[in-house]
Amino acid sequence: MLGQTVREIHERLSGAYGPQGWWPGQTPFEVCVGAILTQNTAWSNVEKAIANLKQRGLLSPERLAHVPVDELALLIRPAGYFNQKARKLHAFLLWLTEKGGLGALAEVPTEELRESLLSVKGIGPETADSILLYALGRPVFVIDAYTVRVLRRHGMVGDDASYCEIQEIFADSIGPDPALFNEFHALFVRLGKERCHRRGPACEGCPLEDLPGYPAVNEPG
DNA sequence: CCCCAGGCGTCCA
DNA sequence: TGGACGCATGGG
Repeated sequence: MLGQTVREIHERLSGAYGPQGWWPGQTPFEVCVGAILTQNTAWSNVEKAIANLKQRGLLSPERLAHVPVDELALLIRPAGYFNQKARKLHAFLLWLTEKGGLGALAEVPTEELRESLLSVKGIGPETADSILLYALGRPVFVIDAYTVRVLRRHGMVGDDASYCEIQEIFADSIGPDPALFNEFHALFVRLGKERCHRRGPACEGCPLEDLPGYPAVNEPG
C-alpha cells in the first residue's frame, strides 16, 4: 500500500518533469568529488569549485591527492565549509588509493563497500549512497532532505523516521534498480527545488497536488 | 536584512 | 539514540 503510493509518486514526477539526466558530472571521480562538495550546499556553488579544479587539470585522484589541504581549501572555497571539505576530500582520496582506485571497487560487494565508505571521515549515509549509485551504478536509493520533506509532507513517514527506515521503503516498493533509483531521486530533488515544497502555502500545479495527504500549508522545517 | 542550500562530526544528556 | 551546534559561500 505504501509501495503503491511510492510508485504513484514516481509516475507523476516522471510524467511532469521527464528524464533528469543525473548525476551532473562527467566522470565517476567527478561524481565523487561533487557528492562531497554538495553537502548542505547549493549545486551552483559546487560547480564553481569543480570548475576551479578542472581548470587546473586537478580533477583526477592522482593529481588531487598531491594538492596540499590548505591549497585545496582555497580552490574549493566557493563550495562553502571549504576547510572541512578539503579534509574530507583528502580522507576520501587516501581511502581510494588504499582500495586501489575506482576500478578496483567494482569487485567489492555493495554492502561491504558502503560500510567501507562510511568509515571515511566526512562521508555519511547520503554521500556514501550518492557515490554508490551515481558513480558506481549500485542499486542504492539516496535519501536527502528533499526526499524526507516530501515523504513527511504526505504523511508517509513520521518525524522520527531514520535514514535507513526511509531507504527501506524504496527498496521494498520499487526493488533494486539502479536506473530507476537514479531517476527517482533526481526527480525528488527537482520537485524539492519547486516553491511548493518549501515553507509556505502550497502552490498550484504541483505534480503531487491531488495525492492523499497534500496539505494546504507546509510544516515548518 | 532575512532564509536557504542535494550533510556531517562532535558534544552532551 | 537523538538533539543542538559549528562549519561558510552565494543566490533569492
